[in-house]
Amino acid sequence: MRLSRYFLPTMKDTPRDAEIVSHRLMLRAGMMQQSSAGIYSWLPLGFNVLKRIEQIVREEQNAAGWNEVLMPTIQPADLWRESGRYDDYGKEMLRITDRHERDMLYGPTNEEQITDIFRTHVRSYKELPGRLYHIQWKFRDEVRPRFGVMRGREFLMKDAYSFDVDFAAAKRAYNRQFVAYLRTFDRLGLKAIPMAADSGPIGGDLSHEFIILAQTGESEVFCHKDWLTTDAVPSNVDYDGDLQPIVDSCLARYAATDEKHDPATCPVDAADLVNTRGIEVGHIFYFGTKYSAPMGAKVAGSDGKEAEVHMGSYGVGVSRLVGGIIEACHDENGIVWPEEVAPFHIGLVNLKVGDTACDGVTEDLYAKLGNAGIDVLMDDSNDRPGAKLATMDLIGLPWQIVVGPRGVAGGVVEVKNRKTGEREEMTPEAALNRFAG
RNA sequence: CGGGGUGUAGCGCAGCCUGGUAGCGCAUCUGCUUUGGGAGCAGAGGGCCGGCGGUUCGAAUCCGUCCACCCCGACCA
Repeated sequence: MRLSRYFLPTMKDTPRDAEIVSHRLMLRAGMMQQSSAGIYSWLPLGFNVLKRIEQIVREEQNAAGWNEVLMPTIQPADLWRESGRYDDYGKEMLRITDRHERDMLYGPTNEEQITDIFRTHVRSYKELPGRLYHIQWKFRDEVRPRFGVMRGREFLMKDAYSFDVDFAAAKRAYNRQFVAYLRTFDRLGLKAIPMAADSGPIGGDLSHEFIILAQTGESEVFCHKDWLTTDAVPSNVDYDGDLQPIVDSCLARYAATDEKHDPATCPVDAADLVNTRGIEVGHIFYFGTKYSAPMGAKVAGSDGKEAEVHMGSYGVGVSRLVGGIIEACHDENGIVWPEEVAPFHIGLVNLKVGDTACDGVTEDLYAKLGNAGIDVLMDDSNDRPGAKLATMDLIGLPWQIVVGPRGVAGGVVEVKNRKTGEREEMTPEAALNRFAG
């Protein structure tokens, strides 16, 4: 992509209303624009990142054995009356009346909708387990939206659901998602720690929040220091095998949010305990027959008797992750994207557009990197060198290739790693081989 | 929902107390010079000062009211 043809409205000044770093950087980097409180338009750079995150989440859900569907944003109130939540949900639910005076709502979540789909089509235990997910915009009319996309009213969420014949089978579904989440967040370049969460009226221990560590996070967390150095993520997972040992080994290491943490009963020595901050990016839980019972989602068992299915739901805040990743990955100059979610892999900077030698080297590299299938953003604008380099640092592409008259005269370009700041001079051919070799 | 704060050019801000026809920086446009970490000079364009009402000869400024947005707290399957 040529910068001259890319809509990238960056800002030098920080918009006054943006308080936390991810919000500031998203606005300054031209990723999004606020529409109203907690509601944003996604501009090309931000939308690019959002789609990449979504795709990684999707790939890992598919790998774990879930089928993707797409449910509507607008739902009929009657479904929610069945589950009893229409009256319980309160003002957080945006209620709408259509032209025929029918009560509708903008979905804050989809348990009712998915249960309706399941009960319509599934009759026998032989058709279980049921595993469906979608990635769709949600709306929750938060009392106080804040922190940009971190706590928006409209947000993109992956919500997966499982339907099983009994608790043991439901727990296997839960474990699949648990492991899928470890892998998903790892691919996103994040250290996500599962922490026991309030499981509500159902009870039991099958509810975990996945929290990424970031100094600017919303909640205070405590964990064993081993979490900082250990890579808990399994590779080559056999999702059909027994996942319990993976889950158990993960949970053997202490981690808790401040609500759950009690210094009096904490099993970790103070010297081994890390107190830091985190952002909730995923939440999984088992809730049994909470929806299948009132909504009549039953299947016939092997004994011929009908039984209500055991359900679980598993959420990932996709749009929140954009902000969460920035909170975890930035420095004083701007964003530092992890490679897997970076909107472009390389920023190719022509420091002196119009200079025949610089133009030649830059265009040649751009064409060859593009042919190699690498996403490159080429700065072919007439800005000053300082402005170009500052913009590249701001938008945080993992690599920069800087082509300037000084280097080109000596037959070299500069390759810079955004994260480490290391710069290396090499011939254009060597640079090409570095990335496309 | 309680408490606090802010609305003036695309962005960041001053002006308001003490009323007199709107200003600065950046950005934008034109020209020239410049080109390795957010350039310089010269010129130009862009605002019914959040809305409505009131006081006044006259309101960005004073009064009332509404709206929007931000921050703290409570809340957040």
